[in-house]
Amino acid sequence: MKYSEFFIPTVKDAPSDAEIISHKLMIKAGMIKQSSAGIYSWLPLGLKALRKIEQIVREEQDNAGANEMLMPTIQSADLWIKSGRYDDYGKEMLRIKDRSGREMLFGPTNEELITDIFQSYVTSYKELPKNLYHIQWKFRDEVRPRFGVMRGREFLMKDNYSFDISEEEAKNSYNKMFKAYIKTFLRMGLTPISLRAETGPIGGNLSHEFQILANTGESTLYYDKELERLNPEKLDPDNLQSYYAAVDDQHDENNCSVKKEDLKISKGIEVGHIFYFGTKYSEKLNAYVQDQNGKKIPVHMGSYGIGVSRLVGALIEANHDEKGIKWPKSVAPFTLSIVNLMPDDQNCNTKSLEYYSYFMSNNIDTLYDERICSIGKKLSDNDLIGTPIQIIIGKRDLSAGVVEFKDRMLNKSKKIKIEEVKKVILEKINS
RNA sequence: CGGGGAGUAGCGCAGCCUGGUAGCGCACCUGGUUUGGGACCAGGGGGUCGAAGGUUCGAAUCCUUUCUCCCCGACCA
Repeated sequence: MKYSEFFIPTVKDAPSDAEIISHKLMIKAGMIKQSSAGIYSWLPLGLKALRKIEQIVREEQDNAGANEMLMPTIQSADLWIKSGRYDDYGKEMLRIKDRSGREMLFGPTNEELITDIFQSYVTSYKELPKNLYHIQWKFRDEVRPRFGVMRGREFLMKDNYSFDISEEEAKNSYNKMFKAYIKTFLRMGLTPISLRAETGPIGGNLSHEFQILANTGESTLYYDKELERLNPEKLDPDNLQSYYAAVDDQHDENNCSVKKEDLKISKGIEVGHIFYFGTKYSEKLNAYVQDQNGKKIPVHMGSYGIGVSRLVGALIEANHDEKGIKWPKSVAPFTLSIVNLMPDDQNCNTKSLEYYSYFMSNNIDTLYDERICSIGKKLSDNDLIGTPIQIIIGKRDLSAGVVEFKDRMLNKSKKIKIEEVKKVILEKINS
């Protein structure tokens, strides 16, 4: 993508409305525009980041055997009345009426709908287990939306639902998702900490929340330092769940199973939550299957959420500096920026274009900055939008036979010989 | 929902106390000079001051109502 053809409205001063760093940076980098409280438009750059994150979530769901589908944003109130949550959900639920006066709502979650879909097709234990997910916009009319996309009213969430014949089988599904979650967050370059959690309004008796470490996080976490050294190849959920981890108001110094020297304290942001809630919804919404004896039993269910749009903010909270965003490679809107400092100079142009077409043909998501503007603006824009790998091409360097290579994450630059650029960059990207 | 704050040019702000018909920086447009970290000079365009009502000869400024947004708290993906 050529920078001049791409819509990235970066701004110097973030609106005074923005308070936390990720919100400020998302506005400064031209990723989002607020539409009303807690509701945002995703501009091209923001959407690219959102899509990359979404794709990693999707791949790990698919790897774990979940099936993607898509349920509507607008639901009929009927099912919610049946489950008893239509009244319980309170003012957080956005209720609307269609033209014929039917009670509708903008879905805040999908337990009711998915259970209804499931029960209308599945009648035998032979068809279990099943695990279905979708990545869809939700709406919760929060009392107080804040922190940009971290706590919006409208937000993109991956939610999935597992259906099993027994509690034991359901725990198996639960652990599969547990593992998938850890892998998902590790792939994004984050450090996930899993904590046993209250089950809240969703109900049930087993639940974990997943926080990622970020200095600016809202919660304070106390956990065994082993949790920071996870090997995605040998993840054992049962083992992992045995490690100590607690948020500050649940942490009890006198009753903490981990040795003092192994206890770490860090700030975290919640990005995922999983629940096993047994037969709560299957009983109310008639999701029964016949077991081997022909007896009808309610299916055991679990639900699993990842805040996809929140992750965009959380990733920035975890990866930024005074210049802007520092995207991990796996989720960066652009993997590589080619910054042509002198678009008027023929040598700079020729060399930049050569690299640009080379990396594009190698399927590297490349931003070619060929704008006619001051050098400072180019360099600071590319740092702001956080492209992890940048090559900076100027007249002076070219005549010395080199270009500048910048690692945004480490904030380190070095000169590379012109003839080695392609190889070095490809190696860096694939490392 | 309790407490606090803010709406003036695209963005950041001043002006309001003490009424006299709106200003600064950035951005934008034109011309020129620049060119390895948000460049410089000159010229230029852009605002019914959130909305409604009231007081007044006269309201961004004073009064009333209302809408929106933000922050702290309680609550949550």
